[in-house]
Amino acid sequence: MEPQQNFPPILSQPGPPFPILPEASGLHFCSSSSILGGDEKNKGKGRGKKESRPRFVFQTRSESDILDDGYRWRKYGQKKVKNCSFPRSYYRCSQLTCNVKKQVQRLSSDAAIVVTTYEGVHNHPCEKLMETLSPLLNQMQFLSQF
DNA sequence: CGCGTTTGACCCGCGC
DNA sequence: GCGCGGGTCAAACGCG
Repeated sequence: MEPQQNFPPILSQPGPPFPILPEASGLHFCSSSSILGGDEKNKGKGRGKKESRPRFVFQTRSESDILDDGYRWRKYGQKKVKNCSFPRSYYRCSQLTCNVKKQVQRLSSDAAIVVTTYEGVHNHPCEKLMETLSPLLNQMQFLSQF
């Protein structure tokens, strides 16, 4: 049972910056319109986002569920899905201004594969990313002088 | 002392 | 109308 086996070449949405995966070998990008047929159409009452958010899935081969992509994530839930023998974790961006959600789940067939589903866009700079890239940018600028 | 994780309960939509 | 499944909240605890 493969929910999404169609891998588009690349995402062309100006949404969120793609997370930097330190040591992810093979990762695949999925379109944002496949899973979860009913988007946020009309929740009715309660907290619900009416704005459509881009959704994209990363499939990484990692031993750990926690992939540090430069942002700080706060776990807000963990549920066991019927189809999977592994629980699914729900994360949210720590930034209050940032309504990005992320859910991590492991494939039941391959425990080595971690599926990370991002939802929403970051509307705040990523400090850690800048921190990581700063020396690199510096070097690039320095080299570009020649 | 602040924040992130944990865990159970609650809620809501959908299928039967 | 009820049951199931999935998603989110919220209180407490633990750690840095």
